[in-house]
Amino acid sequence: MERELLLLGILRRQQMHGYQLIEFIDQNLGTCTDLKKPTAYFLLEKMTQKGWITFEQNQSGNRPLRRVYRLTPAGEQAYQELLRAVLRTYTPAPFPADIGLAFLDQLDPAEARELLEAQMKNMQEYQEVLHTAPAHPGTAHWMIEHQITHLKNEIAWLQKIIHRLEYTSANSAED
Amino acid sequence: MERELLLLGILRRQQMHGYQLIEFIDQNLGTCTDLKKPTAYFLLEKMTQKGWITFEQNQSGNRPLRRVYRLTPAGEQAYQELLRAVLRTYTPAPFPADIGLAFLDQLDPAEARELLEAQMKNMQEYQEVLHTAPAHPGTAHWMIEHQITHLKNEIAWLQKIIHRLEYTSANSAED
DNA sequence: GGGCGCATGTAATGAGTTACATGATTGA
DNA sequence: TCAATCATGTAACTCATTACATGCGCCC
Repeated sequence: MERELLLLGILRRQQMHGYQLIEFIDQNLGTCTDLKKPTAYFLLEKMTQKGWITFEQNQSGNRPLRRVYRLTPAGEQAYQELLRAVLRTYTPAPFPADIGLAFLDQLDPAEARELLEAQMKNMQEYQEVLHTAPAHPGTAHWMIEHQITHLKNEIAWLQKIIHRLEYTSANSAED
Repeated sequence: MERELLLLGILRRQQMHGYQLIEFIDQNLGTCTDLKKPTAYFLLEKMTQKGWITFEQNQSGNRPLRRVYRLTPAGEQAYQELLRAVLRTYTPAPFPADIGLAFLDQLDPAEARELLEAQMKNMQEYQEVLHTAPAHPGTAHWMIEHQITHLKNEIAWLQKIIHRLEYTSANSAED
């Protein structure tokens, strides 16, 4: 649903062909979404069938035909509705690593600590990627800012957990 | 992957039959995962085929047969590996609403604000659900604490955005 | 005796991914 | 001439969900 919104929102601002669209998302929003090539083409096809977008064939030089997509009135309406639906809704974020947390007490505290520090390193690497993301016009930049804020909070949380682990470890002889 | 870990981790502590397992997850971890009945049965079947778990038939009264599952040595090893893999890995969380954020400037600021406040209300309701979650033994409770912390941060973020929107709105005449 | 709870599933569907297919052009 | 890029897709697969199917026991 939000993927369709993304495509519609971009096409609404500027008509594009599929390849261009995918490249644009990859370069500009790659840190916030991961829309794979076949998924994008599939969604474009689906939205064409739903009558939300149309395309004109277009050729530059002797290159393969391009399908340049733009919104239909129905697509515009779908965009308006999807946008509101997405903004109204809160979707709890899944944290796969939390299931690991639940069983953390089954591990030797030293090893648990090593593992969590490895996870933290991954977070920090991702943090650097986020900070090198290109600037965006308008509120699009808020998306990246959200990611950055979130990641900072996650790192703080992990540090807290690691700290607790040390405390637990120090007391483990008494249990 | 983390769903398999969850099932293995629970069965490792105490052998159970499917229905019991599903009920347990629903009641105790319902706020952190949403493992549906058919998915659970499917995973139990799959892990049986992989040789990670076995079951014994068991009947209480004239009730339907129960399959009481427990880990095999291979399952124990899988558990150990999955646990470490999950703890080592950082998986960026997807935020569907962020795609809405990117197009927020396409809306009338007053409406944008209403929508975000609706989202906030959803968050606050979820927050209350989390606070009524039952206490958990060991580190399992950290999972819920993480959710609570995360949600608090998300609410703070949304408030910031709403505040910015007001500012933008006040200045919009100049743009 | 009628509905809810126990206990197990199957079937159909959908969303998304990976890997593969095609064929032309441009640059080293 | 050989690889990368442009531009489009298809096929097979995984994972999870919804809806449906079954049948007994227990309680009102």
